[in-house]
Amino acid sequence: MTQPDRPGSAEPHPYDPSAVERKWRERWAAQGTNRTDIERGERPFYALMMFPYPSAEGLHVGNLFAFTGNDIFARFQRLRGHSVFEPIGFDAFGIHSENHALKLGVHPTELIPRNVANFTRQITSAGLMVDWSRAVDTTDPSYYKWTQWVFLQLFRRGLAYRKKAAVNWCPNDKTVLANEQVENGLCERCGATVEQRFLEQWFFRITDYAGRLLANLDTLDWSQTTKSAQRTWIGRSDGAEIRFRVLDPLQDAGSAAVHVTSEVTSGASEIVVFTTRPDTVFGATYLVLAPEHPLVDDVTTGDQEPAVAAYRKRTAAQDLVSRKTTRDKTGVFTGSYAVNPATGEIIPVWIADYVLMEYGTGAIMAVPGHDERDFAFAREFGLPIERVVAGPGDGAHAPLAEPFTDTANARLVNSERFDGYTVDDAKVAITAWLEEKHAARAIVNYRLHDWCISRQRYWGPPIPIIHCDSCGAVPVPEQDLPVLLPNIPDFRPDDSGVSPLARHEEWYRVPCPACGKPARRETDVSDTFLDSGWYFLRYPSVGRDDAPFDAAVTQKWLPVDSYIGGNEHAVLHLMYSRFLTMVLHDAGHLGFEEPFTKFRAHGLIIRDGAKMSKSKGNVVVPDDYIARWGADTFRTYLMFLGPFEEGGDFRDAGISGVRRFLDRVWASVHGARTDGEPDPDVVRKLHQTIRKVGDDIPRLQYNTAIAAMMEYVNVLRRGERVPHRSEVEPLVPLLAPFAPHVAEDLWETLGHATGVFDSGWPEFDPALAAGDAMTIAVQVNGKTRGSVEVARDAGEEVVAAAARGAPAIAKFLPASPKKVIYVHGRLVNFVG
RNA sequence: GCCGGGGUGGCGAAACUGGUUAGACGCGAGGGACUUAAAAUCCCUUGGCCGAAAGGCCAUCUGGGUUCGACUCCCAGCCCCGGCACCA
Repeated sequence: MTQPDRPGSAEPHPYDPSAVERKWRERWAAQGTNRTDIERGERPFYALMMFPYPSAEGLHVGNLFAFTGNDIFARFQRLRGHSVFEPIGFDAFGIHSENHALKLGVHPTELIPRNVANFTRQITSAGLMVDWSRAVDTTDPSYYKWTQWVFLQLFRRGLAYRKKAAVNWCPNDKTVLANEQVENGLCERCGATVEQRFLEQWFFRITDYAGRLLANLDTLDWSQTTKSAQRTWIGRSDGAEIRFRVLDPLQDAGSAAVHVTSEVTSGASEIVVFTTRPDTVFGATYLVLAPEHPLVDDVTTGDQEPAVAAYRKRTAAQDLVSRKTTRDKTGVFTGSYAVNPATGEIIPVWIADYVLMEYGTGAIMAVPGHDERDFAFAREFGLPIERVVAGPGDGAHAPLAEPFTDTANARLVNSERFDGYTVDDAKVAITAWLEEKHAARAIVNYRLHDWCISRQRYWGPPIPIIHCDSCGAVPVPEQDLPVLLPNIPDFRPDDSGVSPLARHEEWYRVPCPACGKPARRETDVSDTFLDSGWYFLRYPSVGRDDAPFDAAVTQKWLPVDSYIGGNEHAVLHLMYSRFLTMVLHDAGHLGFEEPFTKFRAHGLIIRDGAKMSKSKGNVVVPDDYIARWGADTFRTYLMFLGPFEEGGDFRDAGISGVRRFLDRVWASVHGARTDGEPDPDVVRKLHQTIRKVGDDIPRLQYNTAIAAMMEYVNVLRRGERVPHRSEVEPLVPLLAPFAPHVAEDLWETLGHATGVFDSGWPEFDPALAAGDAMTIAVQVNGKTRGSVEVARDAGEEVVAAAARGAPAIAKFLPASPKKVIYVHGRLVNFVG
């Protein structure tokens, strides 16, 4: 335990981080320093960081880097007089935890608390200003009760529905994966090749919100990279739906050059396609349906049936991802023809796997002249390729050796009355023209898909639905929540595609809440992203058992003022959180529809140029560093590595410099003198430093803030100088966000009774920072040749005269400069 | 391929809206002081080339351009990192 010695005492003891940090950890805990007064706190500021998944390996530097970045901003806001709320929790449900439990052969209910305890210890030792009284654990029934409640809100509003869908099935994890969890055909977490399966799944209708999710982005103060990732993911496309009449061979027989030899099986009368290029409709020479398209049976003629059936079977067996990555074109003619509504020409209808059922209408008009994919397909199958758009140099019949996809300076050709139109004009005009003929309508499509929340696994909140033969899917009444996850020993998933819960009749057999007849519980659990999609709403209201979040408290603390996290969650967690917030807003539960006013993505900490991973064996565990150097040094070092939003390469070299800096701050405070007056030059530097640090922290430019403090300490101690107490005192709160323990201790040493974080941010005096002289660079012909010192209020003439008079400059000066450029306070340039 | 971000000393990096001899701050390296010695600490030097020095020249991925002045702006290209990608 350190004994504060008075400033100026002859033999200051050296800085001992472990003693200082232990002392303040204990004192903060005992005094509740980090607890937030949720009800009465003034100027509330909610500083959120992405909560971790409590892995068995413990917290790694990547986590700590992010947390520290948030903690610094949070502590800074507190110093500026805000009541700051910096909560933490554990995202402990999900495949991650479950797989790990399976591997160790330990039940997750045993494993998770162990990991949480370890994380808690690590976070505490890192000195984060976390309010532990409001920690959240997604696996706690008092939390997932409300996760289930959120599901019910969506269900009520018709935003949760069940459908049988082709899904990505991971044969290794034995579960369904969201599209986002598949990377290049492989399972994002285990690397197994993903297969296609058809299962009944619960979906959230996030696509209903696509337009709002996109439009609101413009109003958010978020990292550009994150916003642009979301824009791409939502993928808005403006275009048109165009209807193509399908020829009825009986009616149209003999009417055209169609040789219909077979009977049609049914009366599919039209095919609707989606296109972003309605301007090219005159060049549509065939149609393609997705193999899964519901009209395929209707349009397939008898003689084509075997080929179509074989092709569809083949497609169905293929995994969803290799289908999307293979560029080779395959397909089969259905035997039917349709009429191009623009040209009146009769064109064939094909099926091909390059058309996807889940996008647009699952059908396209193929314009091989102006689309890469259609061109490749037409080449493969000998279908006609026509030019309807020409570049400035091309004639209307210039042959197409490759698709012409430029639209910038292009004009329409071979498109009757639309010839000569620009692409943009033609899009509008042709859509309007077809619209009149009831053959088209302008429409917006989104790439975003509905969110599949079903997981056929054990370790998640059961979806609160009861299936009844008479009543259908009945929501569990709110007063019956939570639907507890039963503690079953055989939680291992199997290949059946149903959840382990489905093996427990005693659990799933329940009476229907509506009619009382025997019914069965839904046995799927929900996606982890549902747990994390609303946790920020819960934090301020932790402890409330009668509501997910308290109205007044939520009103006061939300939306989140500052959210810091990794960009790997740019399109999943952040999109889902926004969506759920919008839904809860629409349902009248929230007064805002965007949860995070400001979001900043932190950079990645890499090691030896590579992302840290267990397989590479380059993971850095913070514990050893904290033990060796102290948490304050380690925190400050992590932030000194590089710009927070860019991350950096972790290496041991360099940490000693930060430690030396803290040693020198320690020595400066403990050795400060109180006699005499502070040095005005030092005081000027001090105020420049206060400004710099105060400007840099809100911009998360922590590395330069630290550099500024180091510079100041160099000035303080230059030439074995002994600093004055008043020069050193304001440095302590500046340092406090970065190195909170040592700052507290030094503050106490300086004789303060209250903690440093309740003492306010030092005041910055612009007059003191400026001083009364200024240095002006002197250039001749744009080349800097020296500088002159002049009074701060000197005008151009005075500066120019001083510059001319400076001996070092005279020899470069032309006899009579043609021009003199003066930039106030910066430079004077003589141009000869 | 498309959309972001980025290329500056031996290394991590600075440089406000084009303006103080580019490289702050830190690491590393070299030299010195203290010490019997080492560690720690403190002081000095440290982009490259030429030069005894004074000083000069060259340097922010490459090549052009705008400007009195460019790491910063414009055009063309190369490389690295991240996201998206048969989405019609």
